[in-house]
Amino acid sequence: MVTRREVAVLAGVSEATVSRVFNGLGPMKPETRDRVLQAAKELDYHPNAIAQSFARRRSGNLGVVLPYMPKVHLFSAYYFSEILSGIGEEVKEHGYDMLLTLLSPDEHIDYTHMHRSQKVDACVILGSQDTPEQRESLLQLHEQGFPFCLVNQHFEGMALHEVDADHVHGSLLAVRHLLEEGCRHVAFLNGSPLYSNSKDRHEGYRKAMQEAGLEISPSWLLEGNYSRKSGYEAADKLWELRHEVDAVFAANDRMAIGLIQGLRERGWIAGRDFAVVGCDDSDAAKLSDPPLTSISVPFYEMGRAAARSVLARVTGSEQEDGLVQLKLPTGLMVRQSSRRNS
Amino acid sequence: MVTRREVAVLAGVSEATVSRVFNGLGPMKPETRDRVLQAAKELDYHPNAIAQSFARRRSGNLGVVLPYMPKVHLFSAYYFSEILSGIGEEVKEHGYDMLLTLLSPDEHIDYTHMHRSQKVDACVILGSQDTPEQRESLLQLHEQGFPFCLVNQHFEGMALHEVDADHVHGSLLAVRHLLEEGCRHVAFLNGSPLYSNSKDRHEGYRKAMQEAGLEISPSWLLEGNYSRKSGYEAADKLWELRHEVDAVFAANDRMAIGLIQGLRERGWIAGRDFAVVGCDDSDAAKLSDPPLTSISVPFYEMGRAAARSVLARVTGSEQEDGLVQLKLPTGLMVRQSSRRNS
DNA sequence: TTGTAAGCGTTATCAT
DNA sequence: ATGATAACGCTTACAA
Repeated sequence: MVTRREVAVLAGVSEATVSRVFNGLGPMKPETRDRVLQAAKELDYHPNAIAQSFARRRSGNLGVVLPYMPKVHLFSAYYFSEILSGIGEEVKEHGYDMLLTLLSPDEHIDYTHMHRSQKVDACVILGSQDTPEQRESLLQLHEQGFPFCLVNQHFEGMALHEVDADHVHGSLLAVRHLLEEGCRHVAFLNGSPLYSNSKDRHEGYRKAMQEAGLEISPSWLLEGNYSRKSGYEAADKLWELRHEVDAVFAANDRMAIGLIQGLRERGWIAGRDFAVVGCDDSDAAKLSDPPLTSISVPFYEMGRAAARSVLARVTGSEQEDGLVQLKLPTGLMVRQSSRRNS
Repeated sequence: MVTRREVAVLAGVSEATVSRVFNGLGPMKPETRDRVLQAAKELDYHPNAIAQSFARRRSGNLGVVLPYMPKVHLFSAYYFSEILSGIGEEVKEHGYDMLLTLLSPDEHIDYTHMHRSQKVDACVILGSQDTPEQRESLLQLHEQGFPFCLVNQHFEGMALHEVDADHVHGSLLAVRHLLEEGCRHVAFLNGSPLYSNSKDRHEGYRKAMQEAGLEISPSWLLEGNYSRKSGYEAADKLWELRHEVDAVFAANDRMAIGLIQGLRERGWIAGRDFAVVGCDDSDAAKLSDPPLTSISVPFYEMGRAAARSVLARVTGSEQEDGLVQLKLPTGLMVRQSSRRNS
């Protein structure tokens, strides 16, 4: 590989000058600059990124931590795809690279390792859950002063940087919409409360029912694990409630679709016999039959915002704005599953 | 940050000894070893990965190149998610990290940059297309001796490392299955011929029809761009062929589903009035109505195999086995869309 | 405007 | 079994 030294020799300048040219630093004769560039071109020189990182004491990498997901292969969810794309777009603009870390099932979550090894300058954490173990890990990371940002997860009582979506409001919209469609008995298929967004949705659901002066029967509160299968299984329970329930709000599209499939097998058709709203407005919502009304969440923008905030702190490109706790707006995409014709 | 030096001082040994302990090199007194480990623990020392990379002249990173996809946010396809997961799993076992590169729309494809900058030791390239420009880029990469592996793409006439799936056979299975279901007039909704797998599927389709002694009408050959929308649009053309066609083989699930949706709007129901088989056996196939019969492709394993082959060359952990050109087996997942009851 | 030289934190090769 | 020491290719004061 061609090094700076060879370029310096060919251009008849010092190595430092070559560096200056490549970093656009200090004043310099255009002529020298050209000679260096010419020499570099001739030799096909490219600065060694690792050596640069080493000298700058900065890796130029943004870590992206992905949770372990059993069974389901890791990225299979729309959710992660969108967030990753957003992060990717943002890092590119900062001249950074994305270093992916897939968490293992067992390995006791040690967020601090990548920090310690200094292979990343900061990181964005996806899919974290609110467990004592993870709280502990994150607290450590934070105390060590390592810049990181959580996406789509909030830890109550901890002042961590995070980019979330307004799931409370989204759910409020969803349930209000169902009520406007004439439903009165709305069941709720939620996900694990280890995710703050599950709790947020629950709150939105409650609010909407409350403002309409409607009672919620405890039996209407179901829990799945965000998989299609869990939605399919929830159909059992919903079938038993068929005489007292006329709508379902599900915490993601996949569960909503599983539920629709399960109930269809019993002749109960979404968008006709009962209304359904899902969450995420993922691809699946458009593929489903009937097309699924869903809460849209700006995952792509969330990824971008998280990367931006964390890189700003690292590169000092923007002033420190203290704690970043964004909550991006959610919306409602109405399709046919939320109708009720019977 | 704690450096090796401080550990050496505290342990009362030389810096070299600290390195030896951490790299498990050479013979050494257990006692010295313990003293070093103890000191490291006390100081919470972790080797600086960048410095290691620099000294070893090896980044420890595997580059993963993702194509630019207009409109559709990058990872939104099942396809990439699976492959990425496979690569991720494999690199972890080699102590490597994944460095993601998202190609920009315009930037004239320069695969060689990441190589030149030496930020990755090798790479896996996803979603490449067979254009003169890309052939040129890849040829350059190859001539420079940079280790890389293509996934799910074959360049005829070029001896490049690649991990592909047996799309010809998969398509053969698909069409044979349709014929066994009693279909005789099978249309084919293919993707762009810039992807070798499109051409492979075409071949499998031809073979199957040929071995059954069936003619293929040129009007049955449709082309989409792998999006649901393009499948939906193809429904127009298929509708016109409704009296001469009784089945469709689509080159991916999303197009198949779009097609099914488009035809349903005209009252032509998949799995009843005509049969459909898709490709990829993605999540969408299970979400669709009716559930979609599809060709399964081991994307996860393909990612793994590609990463493995390329890392083997880098780390010398396995003997050089010359040109790696794998073709992993595909299968048929029968669901309800391929029935024909009318 | 350009050159000199001191790091950066390791690895790896010699000695001892 | 352990210690010196020369790389590694760059950034960045400081000097000139």
